[in-house]
Amino acid sequence: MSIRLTPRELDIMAVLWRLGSGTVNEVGDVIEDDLAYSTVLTMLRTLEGKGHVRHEADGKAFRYYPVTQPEDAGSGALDRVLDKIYQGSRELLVTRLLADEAVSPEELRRIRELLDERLGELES
Amino acid sequence: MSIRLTPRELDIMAVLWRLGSGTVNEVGDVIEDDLAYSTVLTMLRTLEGKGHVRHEADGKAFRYYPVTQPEDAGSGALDRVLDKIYQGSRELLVTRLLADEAVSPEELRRIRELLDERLGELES
DNA sequence: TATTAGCTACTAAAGACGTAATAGTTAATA
DNA sequence: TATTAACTATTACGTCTTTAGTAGCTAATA
Repeated sequence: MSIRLTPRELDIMAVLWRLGSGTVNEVGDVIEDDLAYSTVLTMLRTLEGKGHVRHEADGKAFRYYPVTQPEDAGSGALDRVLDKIYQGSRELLVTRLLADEAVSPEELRRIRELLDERLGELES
Repeated sequence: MSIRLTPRELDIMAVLWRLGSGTVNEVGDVIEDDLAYSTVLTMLRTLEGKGHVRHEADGKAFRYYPVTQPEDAGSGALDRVLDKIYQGSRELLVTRLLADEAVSPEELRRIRELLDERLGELES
């Protein structure tokens, strides 16, 4: 079974992945919604219980570190989207992903290079 | 706010998207887990309450049709994955998506063509 | 030493989710 | 007409998710 994070858990993990680590207050500050300190703490403790984060003392406070990495959570989430919504079609998914106006030509080129590399490997 | 479906709701919508429509029994048959008839019915009614499906009579039974389409649910789900897990990097997401061994060269080529088209549009 | 600031631990609780039993309805059929 | 089969409607309920109040601890400080 692949790792499944609840929406709120994902919010918190995203902060930790971005910052590398965080205290309860640091995480709370970054999260968009105004959550009580104790709420964030509870979430982090829940995540710790599930083995997704760990903590160590940092002065008076605890500093939390991600244990589960984006890839771990990502492949599951992505597979699910791919499967259920795009019916397994990576093309369709990529199409939608790049349909967004905001994608820059540079980004598109870099992605194309990525593909070329991958194709080169396969042909050699 | 973008559309958010729970995992189970997504399972059911996926069936409806695939089949085009379905009765309670048809949906239940396709879903992997063995769910009681009444469970599937409840889910469909919930989805109807949220406006994601509608139904019409089909003989004795009701036939359910998707109202919410894959794109509607997809962009939200994909954006969320992109945002939270891949920190907004489409490259990173595509890399992971194509890292899978199972991706065929044909599929890769088709995706590259897609990119070329897109780039062509931008440059003209 | 008494107080305060800044934390963590504990406890509670509302609401969403998922599952299903059972009651009710309708149309075919024996 | 009485019975049965195939559905839908109603209702319940355990678990998970989220949120947060409050108690307790510790170190600085007035």
